Amino acid sequence: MGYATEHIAESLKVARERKGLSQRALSAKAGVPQSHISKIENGAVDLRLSSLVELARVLDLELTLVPRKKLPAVRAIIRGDDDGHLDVQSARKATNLLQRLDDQIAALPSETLSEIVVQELQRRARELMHFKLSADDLVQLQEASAAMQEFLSDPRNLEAVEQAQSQLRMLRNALAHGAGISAPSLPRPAYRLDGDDRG
Amino acid sequence: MGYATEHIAESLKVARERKGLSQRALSAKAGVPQSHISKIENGAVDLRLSSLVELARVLDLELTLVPRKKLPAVRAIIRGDDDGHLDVQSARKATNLLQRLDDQIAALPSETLSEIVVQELQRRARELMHFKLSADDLVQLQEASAAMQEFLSDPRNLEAVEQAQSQLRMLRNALAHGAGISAPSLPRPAYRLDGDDRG
DNA sequence: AAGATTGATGTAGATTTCTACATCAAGAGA
DNA sequence: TCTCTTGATGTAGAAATCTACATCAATCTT
Repeated sequence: MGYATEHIAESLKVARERKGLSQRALSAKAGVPQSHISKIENGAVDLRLSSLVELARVLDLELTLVPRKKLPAVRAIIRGDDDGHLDVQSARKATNLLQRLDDQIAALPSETLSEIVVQELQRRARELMHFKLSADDLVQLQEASAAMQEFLSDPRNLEAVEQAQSQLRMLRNALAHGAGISAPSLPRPAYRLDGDDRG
Repeated sequence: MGYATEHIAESLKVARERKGLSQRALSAKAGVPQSHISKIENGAVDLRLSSLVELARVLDLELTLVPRKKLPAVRAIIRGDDDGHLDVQSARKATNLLQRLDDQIAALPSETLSEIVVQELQRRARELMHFKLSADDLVQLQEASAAMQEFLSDPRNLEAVEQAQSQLRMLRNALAHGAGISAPSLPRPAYRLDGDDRG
């Protein structure tokens, strides 16, 4: 149900499919009933940590708690295949930018802005930490941050917030839809790890 | 019980202490009973994913599944073996933050707050100026400053002051006790920005 | 010395996972 | 068509989390 737990469940499913295992095959290896695996992958259950770790172990995955600040860099490594250090630079920039954005959002005056809007902004900013960002994406982030700063120095300027909001939303959509629309320099990894052909 | 789950529990505990939160403070933020947090940190329970994610969220941590092959690289990032220049920035930020905190304390309304509390806050804030702060410590300062600002805009919100107070106190204790909790291998950067160690 | 705070531990009860087992619709392949 | 595999769904019951509440020893603060 949770937004964060969905991500975990999806990762498990992707990892399983990537290893060419059926739910029953994984069931045999992990000692977890197939029916339960199905429910887990569909987010129908709030599984226990031991179950999650056991499944992850079989799938050669390690469960780790990573500081939000360093999430973009970590994801760059996880998603990165051979490019590696080249993209780490932009990933570091993105880290700083997203962190600053998060700070700016946290500093938004609650008197002139509804709580819902703030939460929505925060959610979007943190959601973007999950993506691997290209240099082109960085520009948009910078613009969004600049707009946010503009509003912070002049709380009457509601247009600035809306612009930042729109920018974050469209960036997210672009990233969520096609893996690399704005990253022509990094065409495609040698292999795929996205198995999102179904809901 | 499991070996992998112990690591998670320990990470939660470290992160909580690093943020200067007591189990009860974390309990209030995450909506999880203090007794349960204690059991979780001691590995006495096999907690559910939702509980783990909820606690992690409050602690600015993100639960991620990382391929075992890339675990060393990820851990290197988490440990912060790569940042370096970031610490100069954070040091400057810390200076500004502490100054602002001092200003905020000076601006506290003396009608709704006892003089003793104000002095105590001021003492703590200035005491922190003697320490060399890491980037992670900055977050706490920001939160304390935010809480303080919250109280300034709404003097009825006494909880905000108490939170800031607790945050400053525990941050001081953490700094005075062990120099580096989460980064024992790299306690301090190789360079310092200003050599006035004496004070 | 007195008081406040922290973390650990326990009890009782509601809620939920988790297992074992069965079944079903959709799809692939012979 | 027949068969096999895949993933989704259901039931009944054992086991565990999780909450609310209380209490306790140790430590810090005044």
